[in-house]
Amino acid sequence: MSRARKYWLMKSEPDVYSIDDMEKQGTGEWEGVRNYQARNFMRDMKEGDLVLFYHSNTKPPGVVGVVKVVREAHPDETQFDEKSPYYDARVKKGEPRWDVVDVGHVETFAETVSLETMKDTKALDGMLILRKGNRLSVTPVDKKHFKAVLKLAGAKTTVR
DNA sequence: GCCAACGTTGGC
DNA sequence: GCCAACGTTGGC
Repeated sequence: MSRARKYWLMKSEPDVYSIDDMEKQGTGEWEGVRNYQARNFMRDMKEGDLVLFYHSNTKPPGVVGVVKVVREAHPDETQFDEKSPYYDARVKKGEPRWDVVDVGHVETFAETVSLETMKDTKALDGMLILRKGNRLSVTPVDKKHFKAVLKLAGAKTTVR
């Protein structure tokens, strides 16, 4: 028995990995999460969960599309790879500390739903990403907030 | 480039 | 276990 679908938001710097990269790649591992709280959220993700793809450290920052979870959490191999920017020297072989989920591209929005717009949207009051000083790269999103972002985007993706 | 927020590290 | 120092994130 699978649980009800959950909704999430994941941040990426477009210089590192953008929604366009995601679209070209189709599916891929969400590498490089090195924060326990974010990792634990990823461990709660199930196949079919929907994720808002957020561009950070860019102009303007905001949600640029939708991806979905296609494989649940499993070890992030980059933690063992000395050549990777995500290498973690503290981690012992056979004792992975960090996970990835695999995600698949669903939709790239015609236009970014900017952080500024989101802040100005009453329907998004209380959304975690809008909290001052929020730095978490993976956060849960209320279904009502998820739907409100889709509406702002004029998205093709629909959620019942 | 600045700096607020906040997670992590390590000495004690 | 406390907490100061330090590092990172990310908007502006």
